[in-house]
Amino acid sequence: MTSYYSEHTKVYVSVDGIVFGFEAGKLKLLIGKRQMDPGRGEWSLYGGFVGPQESLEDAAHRVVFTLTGMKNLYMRQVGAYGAIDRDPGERVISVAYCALINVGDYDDKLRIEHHLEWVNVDELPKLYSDHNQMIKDAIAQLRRRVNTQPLSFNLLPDLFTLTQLQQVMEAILGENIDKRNFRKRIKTFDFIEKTEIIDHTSSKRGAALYRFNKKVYKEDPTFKL
Amino acid sequence: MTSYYSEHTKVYVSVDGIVFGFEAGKLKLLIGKRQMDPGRGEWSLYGGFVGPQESLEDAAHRVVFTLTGMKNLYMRQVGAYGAIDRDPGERVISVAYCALINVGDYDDKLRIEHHLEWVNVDELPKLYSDHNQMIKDAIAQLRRRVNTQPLSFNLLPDLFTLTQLQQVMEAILGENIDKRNFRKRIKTFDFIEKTEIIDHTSSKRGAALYRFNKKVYKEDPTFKL
DNA sequence: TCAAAAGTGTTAGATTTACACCCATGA
DNA sequence: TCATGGGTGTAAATCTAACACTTTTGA
Repeated sequence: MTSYYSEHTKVYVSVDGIVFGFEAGKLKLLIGKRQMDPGRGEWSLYGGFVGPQESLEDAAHRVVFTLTGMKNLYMRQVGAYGAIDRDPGERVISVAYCALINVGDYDDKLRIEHHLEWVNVDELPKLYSDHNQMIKDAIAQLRRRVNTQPLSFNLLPDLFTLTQLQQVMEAILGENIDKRNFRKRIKTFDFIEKTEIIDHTSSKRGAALYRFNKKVYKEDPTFKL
Repeated sequence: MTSYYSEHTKVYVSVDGIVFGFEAGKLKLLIGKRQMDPGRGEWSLYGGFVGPQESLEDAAHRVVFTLTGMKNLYMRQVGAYGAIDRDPGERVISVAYCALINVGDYDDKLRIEHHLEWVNVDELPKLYSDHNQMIKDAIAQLRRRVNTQPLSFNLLPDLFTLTQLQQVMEAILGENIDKRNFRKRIKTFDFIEKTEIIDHTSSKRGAALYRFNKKVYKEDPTFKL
């Protein structure tokens, strides 16, 4: 075994999963009470240490898969957090990843099993370590991207109404959007396709269901608010 | 000493410094030939391992200070890079930081001492490890931010002409900007102040020098292209 | 006197914003 | 029949983009 860097020190590296979902018109995220020391009982993101044969991305996917049972999710790195004493146990550098899931696909058994709760993003408690900062950064990142990248669809079922899509964007941006202007803009995007299917669950009259066409989007990724 | 996490593995964590400068109308960055194994002789960013008593930010500042002798620079985290075999020596996770400096303040002795060169960002050679990717990500980040944050001033002297400012933005964006539209927009920003001083080095006629007023900016950070 | 960079306004087109009512349906 | 959410268009204001000539001065 080579040892080019043996005069240097190694540190623990972990990943933390920031899992967002959309439910009842609100942006929520999965947090739980820590089941281990240090910090047992504190609200916390779910995380895990990066193994020796695991890339950061692999570790993040593993952590989020453990939490959600889901793969091929939208996932993005939020950033690396490296204050010396950020973890009360030992020196740990952590890399936060944000994932977006459709709550409808989520198996609630996993939530119970890992003692997790869906908490509204603007009603978060004080969290373990610097997790509040990570979440703040993740939300800021979502806000910057929501109008230039097709994020929102990851928080919705394959078929969704325009009202749902609008609510997702409003929840991310934290502000209201004018309905007529919103729908006018959506019509200019070829990759948001109206289907013949009518949803009757959300209103008496029924609302047309739309779908995000990934192929069309890849051919012409024009997406500007 | 506590050992909460002793069943887990530690890894080497390094920081890499992406130091941008602006010279002769071009965006450049400081790279050098590696002076150590593995990868000796390859073009590379300058980096350093994160010490046990050092935050990521501290390590990044140390590395950039070693390179430039400068403190209080504009510095931002670009991201964490964690592929298993990204470093040919051993497993190293690296966090890239981008710094912007005014080349006029740079002491060239440090450049020589560390065997560094200023290289035009669109004439970069193949670099060690994943450093090309880091740079690509850093430039993308600059492009996203240059119209919404006061980045450009960090690449210029305290007093600068509007032509210089325009050239910096053009170099970052990689596209030309219309001079009249540019100057019209600049006039709408209170935090870019015209001085009475005329610079005669860049033209026979002389050009008015401007300065970035940080205080005014903090009071009203409105900056939209 | 001429080369080289500084400086300056207008207009057409595109985009954004504000705004209010009718529709279809199940309860 | 009425309460609920779905769906639609227009006009004013703002912003963006295109465009060319005059000024100053050192060489």
